[in-house]
Amino acid sequence: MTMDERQLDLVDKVARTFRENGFHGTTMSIISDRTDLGRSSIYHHFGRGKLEMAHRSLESIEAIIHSIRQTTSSPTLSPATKWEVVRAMLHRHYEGGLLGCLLAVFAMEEVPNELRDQTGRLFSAWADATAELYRMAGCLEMDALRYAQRDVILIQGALVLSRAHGSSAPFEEALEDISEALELRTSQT
Amino acid sequence: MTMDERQLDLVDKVARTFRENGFHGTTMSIISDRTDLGRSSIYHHFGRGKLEMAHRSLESIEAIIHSIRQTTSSPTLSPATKWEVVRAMLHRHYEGGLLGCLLAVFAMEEVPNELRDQTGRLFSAWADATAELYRMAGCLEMDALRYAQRDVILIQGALVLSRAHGSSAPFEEALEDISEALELRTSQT
DNA sequence: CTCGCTGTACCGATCGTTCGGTCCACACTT
DNA sequence: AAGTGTGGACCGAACGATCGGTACAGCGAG
Repeated sequence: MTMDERQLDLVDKVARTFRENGFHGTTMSIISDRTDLGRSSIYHHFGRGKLEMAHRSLESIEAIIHSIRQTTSSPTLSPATKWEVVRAMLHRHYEGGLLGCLLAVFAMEEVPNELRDQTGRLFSAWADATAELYRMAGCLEMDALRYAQRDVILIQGALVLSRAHGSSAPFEEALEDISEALELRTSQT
Repeated sequence: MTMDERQLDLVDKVARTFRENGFHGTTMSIISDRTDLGRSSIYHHFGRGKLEMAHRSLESIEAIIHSIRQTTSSPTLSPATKWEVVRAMLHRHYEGGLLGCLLAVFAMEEVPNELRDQTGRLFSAWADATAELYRMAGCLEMDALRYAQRDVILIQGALVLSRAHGSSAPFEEALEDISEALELRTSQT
């Protein structure tokens, strides 16, 4: 494993821990267990400690949003195909709805302002990347953003219920609902 | 203030603290500050400590769900009126979307199993209480439950985004969306 | 030998919790 | 009315454990 791969793997494990335990629920001991790193070794990889781990975790989410945008802004793919690609990404990222959302976790807890601001920006970026799909499908700018925000809300709400019930059903249904809504929204007359 | 009023006031303050800070983010020191009680005095009111505080907070949510059901199962009120009442209750409880949901907070974090189970049950009870509105409006049982679950999901997702952006807009819009959807769903032919 | 990385040992602070004890309103006795 | 007892409300101090974080010596690879 190269150095960069190691770094990515590390951030991935850290982000997963945050998503499962929340910010305050994530302790250095848990991180140490999950990464097979001594408690002090963690500080070699994340010099500023817990805050840097959270920051880097959010950056990995930023990367995902970026790849969503790349998909939605494709000039060749059809809206339906774009959504299928994005849907698959989301399904994989949230592991069928059984794994929580890092953004939601940080949004619901009281976290340092720097994290809170970054979380808000990423939510906006996510909605905007999704809106791009609707824009390119010919929707009005106003509608595109409204649809996208609705999609994000639906996904977040479904994730909460999936977590609460330990069942992937709400999340799966939400993805399906979005698929159906997409057909109506992008049906050109 | 009577003894019972004092207890209710105390639980209300505790529940609010959990909703703002999450389970692990809520410390006895914070509770002490919010309640103007010494750290040790807390144990006079909540003998089993943090876990009992969380439990009692969830019980206060159970009471709200109960009063939702009382509204939705009224034999005299119209569906639209019922929803206006429930909507006002929700708007008040979530303070325009700026205050998080206790159930969501406990669902997203890693909390003791006893809390997790209670949270899941309350989500089900909430959806079922809401479904009662659609049932009494003549919807099929299957549709009623689907509508209700969708409403809960929409509210939860909107709460996440409202918290993330520090704006009540997503929550207000979600409530309005539900109002509109209700008209379509309950329009008898 | 140097440098990237790791484990051991440790720090002060805070965690949730317990304990001994004070204050005071109220009831019962005399 | 005065004294005595009871119990609820509350507090400061302290507990063992764990928190996030640091210092440093050792180790293997280049």
